[in-house]
Amino acid sequence: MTYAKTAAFTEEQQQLARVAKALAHPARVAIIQLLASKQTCISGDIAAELPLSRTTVSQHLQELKALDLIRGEIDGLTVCYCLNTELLQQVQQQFTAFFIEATASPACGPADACSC
Amino acid sequence: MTYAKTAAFTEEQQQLARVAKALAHPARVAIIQLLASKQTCISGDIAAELPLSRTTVSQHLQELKALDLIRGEIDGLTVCYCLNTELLQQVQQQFTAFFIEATASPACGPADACSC
DNA sequence: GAAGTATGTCGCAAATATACGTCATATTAT
DNA sequence: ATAATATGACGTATATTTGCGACATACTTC
Repeated sequence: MTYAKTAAFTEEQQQLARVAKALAHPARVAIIQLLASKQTCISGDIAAELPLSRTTVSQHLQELKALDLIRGEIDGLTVCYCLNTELLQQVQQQFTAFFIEATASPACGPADACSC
Repeated sequence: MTYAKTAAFTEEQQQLARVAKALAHPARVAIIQLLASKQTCISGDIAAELPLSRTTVSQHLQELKALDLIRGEIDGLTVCYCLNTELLQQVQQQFTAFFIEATASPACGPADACSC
């Protein structure tokens, strides 16, 4: 029963953690940046620009697709991946809200003590 | 040599991924929110509010501390953890920049096809 | 239909993450 | 000093992630 206590947290916290996990690998960050720069991308091209095998890239793509952060349209022989900008905007707001909440706290100074 | 291809990516991408990984667990999200709500927190109190054992919470705290997202000051017998709001603000900007880049792309529509 | 091309799926090995009990350490109180 | 309390460190079992090769599938072309 190890490693499955996620259910005990807020759906909000879980959602944030889920998306964070999707961004928790440089390859996936790179993939999103790549899709953002070019409008049209096919899976093969993506693998060509990353220092990973095609199989591994495909796996990362599936992970992003599982969260619906990216979409893949089959276009004949190739697949056209693109960003789900709508969802990304929602996610952005979630992160923004979280960071605002976190940085609003008038906690510690630069490197010295707390006020406790 | 599995699982260490991170070096092949941009330092920027790695940094974003590192922070994302720190947020990739609901417990750590919860911890940050908890520290944001209360200015003063000690590790024991934190564990008391989470559905995890004290040991596990301590581990999560160490992970956040390793990234310097939180600070811990020893105050006699207890430890006072608090957020590193300065760093959090920097991180917030990194995420914001990333999301702006990602959402700026005029890619797909709601659920239909790409324009490729 | 056969051959070639583009992708996804499956299974495997190694590395990490998660969760927790137990012990070690440090501080306070008696 | 001794006992009690609060934490971190260590070890361990399990689950998950990562990376990749080999195979399967689907479409195009000839």
